[in-house]
Amino acid sequence: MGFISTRSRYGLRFLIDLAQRGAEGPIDLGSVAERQDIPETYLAKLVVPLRNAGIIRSARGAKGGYELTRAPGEIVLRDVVEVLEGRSSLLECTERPEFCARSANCPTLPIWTGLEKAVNDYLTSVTVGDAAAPRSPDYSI
Amino acid sequence: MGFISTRSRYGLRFLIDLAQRGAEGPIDLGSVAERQDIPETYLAKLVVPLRNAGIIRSARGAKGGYELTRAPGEIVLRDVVEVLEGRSSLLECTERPEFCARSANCPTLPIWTGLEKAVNDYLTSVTVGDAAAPRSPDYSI
DNA sequence: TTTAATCTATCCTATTATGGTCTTGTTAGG
DNA sequence: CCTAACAAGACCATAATAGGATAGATTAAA
Repeated sequence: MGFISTRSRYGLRFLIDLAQRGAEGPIDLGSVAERQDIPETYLAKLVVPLRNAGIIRSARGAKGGYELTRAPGEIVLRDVVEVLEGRSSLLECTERPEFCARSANCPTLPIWTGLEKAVNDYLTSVTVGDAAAPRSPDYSI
Repeated sequence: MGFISTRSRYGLRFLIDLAQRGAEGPIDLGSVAERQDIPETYLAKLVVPLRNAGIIRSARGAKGGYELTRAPGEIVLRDVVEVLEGRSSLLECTERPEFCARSANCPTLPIWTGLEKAVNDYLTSVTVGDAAAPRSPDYSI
């Protein structure tokens, strides 16, 4: 569906699962996939960029698995989305002016930039810890 | 790129073009396409849903073309995006709970709903008139 | 030191979205 | 009636998304 795809949706659920089992040591991918109802082979691929970005750490071998590298409250949603979607933006033109020849004098650019800012401000204001809380507060600001 | 695709970007530029030439009567598609550097055949398709939604009106035949049905300041960006993208949402799950079996008890749902709201609030706050203004104010709220 | 659990990497495939072309109408002025 | 314009549809190429399958590397633990 674009920008927020299953990558981000599955990825966040994965991180929440880890957050809720933080004390148990590494959590194996299969059990998360089962609990969260996500194809394990697909989840296995989402996990790679998250590890490369330092959001999770992996332990190989028997009794291995994944765990968060930081407290859930310190993992900002924006970083998660950026890592999983491979971009931080809804539009190419707001990120890379060269993308559009008209950018220097485009009346729509400030509009789209404002939209980006609204999205970014929101995503920066929410953490995995917020989502993992048993009783989620109301995020509809 | 998802959600805000060229459909919305071209569409907004099209509407701004009409807004800036409002007094001249119907504006033909070809001239807009040329000024805005948009493939005419492609623009021709964007124009259909805009007309069906009552945002613009068309006049057929010689001297025909398109014009806005309302004052630019009364055309809210959210409506334009919704019409052109065929959806009003970044995520399916926030719009249609049936989409996801977990929605009843999903810890991520309030988070994504909050994101939708942030986007919607912004898009509802901007009009075509704002974008068409010679000196665009700063929309980065 | 095996063995079994588990991550890692690569290749494959189906579906959908995106951006675009082309053709054949239909309508209204001049 | 001719021509400039819209109208509507079929058609197409490319890329992204979602997922599957398989083989291999690593390591804790029996």
